Amino acid sequence: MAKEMDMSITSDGQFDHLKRICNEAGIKLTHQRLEIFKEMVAAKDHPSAEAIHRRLQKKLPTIALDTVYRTLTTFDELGILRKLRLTGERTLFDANLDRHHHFFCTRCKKIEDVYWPEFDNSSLPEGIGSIGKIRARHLELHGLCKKCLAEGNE
Amino acid sequence: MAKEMDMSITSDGQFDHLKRICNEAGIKLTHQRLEIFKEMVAAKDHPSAEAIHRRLQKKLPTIALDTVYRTLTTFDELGILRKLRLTGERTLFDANLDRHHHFFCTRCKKIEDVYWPEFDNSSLPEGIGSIGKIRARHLELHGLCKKCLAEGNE
DNA sequence: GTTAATGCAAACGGTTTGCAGGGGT
DNA sequence: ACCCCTGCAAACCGTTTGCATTAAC
Repeated sequence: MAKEMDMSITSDGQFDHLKRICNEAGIKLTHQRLEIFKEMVAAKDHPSAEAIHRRLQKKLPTIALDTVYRTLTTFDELGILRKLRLTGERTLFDANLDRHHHFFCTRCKKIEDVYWPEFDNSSLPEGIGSIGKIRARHLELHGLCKKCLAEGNE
Repeated sequence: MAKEMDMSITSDGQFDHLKRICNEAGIKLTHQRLEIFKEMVAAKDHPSAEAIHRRLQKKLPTIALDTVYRTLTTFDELGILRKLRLTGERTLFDANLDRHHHFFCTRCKKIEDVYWPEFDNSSLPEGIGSIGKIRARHLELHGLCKKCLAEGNE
């Protein structure tokens, strides 16, 4: 019984976590917000708002796409995730807040996280001071992923 | 007279250049294409299609915005310029084909070119091979430009 | 009970497209 | 003369917004 209790608590961990965040921010913890939160935490990729909406169809068949947009934007403002307005196309969302960069497969459009702490900590070029003060750097690597390299000839 | 002839030839240099490009590509050299080309070569910033359209209003009051879009896309395909689908917002166009990166001022939205050959030629992190083959790298630096640093307090 | 969040639908802004007429070759 | 390119208008797609209803507090 103690064991089941533990499991219950564990599976409610995300609920408690989000509840705390919402309380601090003074916003309501709604069913939709919780499910979007869980979906984002579970996501191993970089989903668009539409993708999250699609994935929630089974659990929340009546959820509206604009609610997903609104919620993801709220989460971005709260610092729960990052709005990624990357190269072209739609806006993506990334629940991974660790410092990292992105690889884009030119063919299949897949996006992979790239960690490169040496680069993050390296100094910027000389002339940069004359431009301004850099607060963040984000690197985009473009090429062909392993899978596309194996499959295709282009 | 010889002098005027030289000047004439000189000022037609862009015309000749574009004419050659169009001939090779098998497309027509139209008035609109020439003016958009000249505007892009003259541009020291990273104009949007709308900006180019605006700048051409005096010279070509009847040019349509979609012609600018079509022409810039054509130029991008011909390699005359680069379509920059950068962080959020609209698509920008860059006639500077030298390898370079971009700095974004978070406040005034200004974009500056950043040259960093040492970085361009440096090797990528170890694990990158397991992801795929990198063909290009583009760095985005975000921060406050000199002007905004001086003006503001944020 | 009060207030904020949701769902719906319609607006929005940047970009693209279908079409007929006009200009370059 | 031929056909591509242009201008016009309307479609398009991702995203945002106004509003009445619903649910969280």
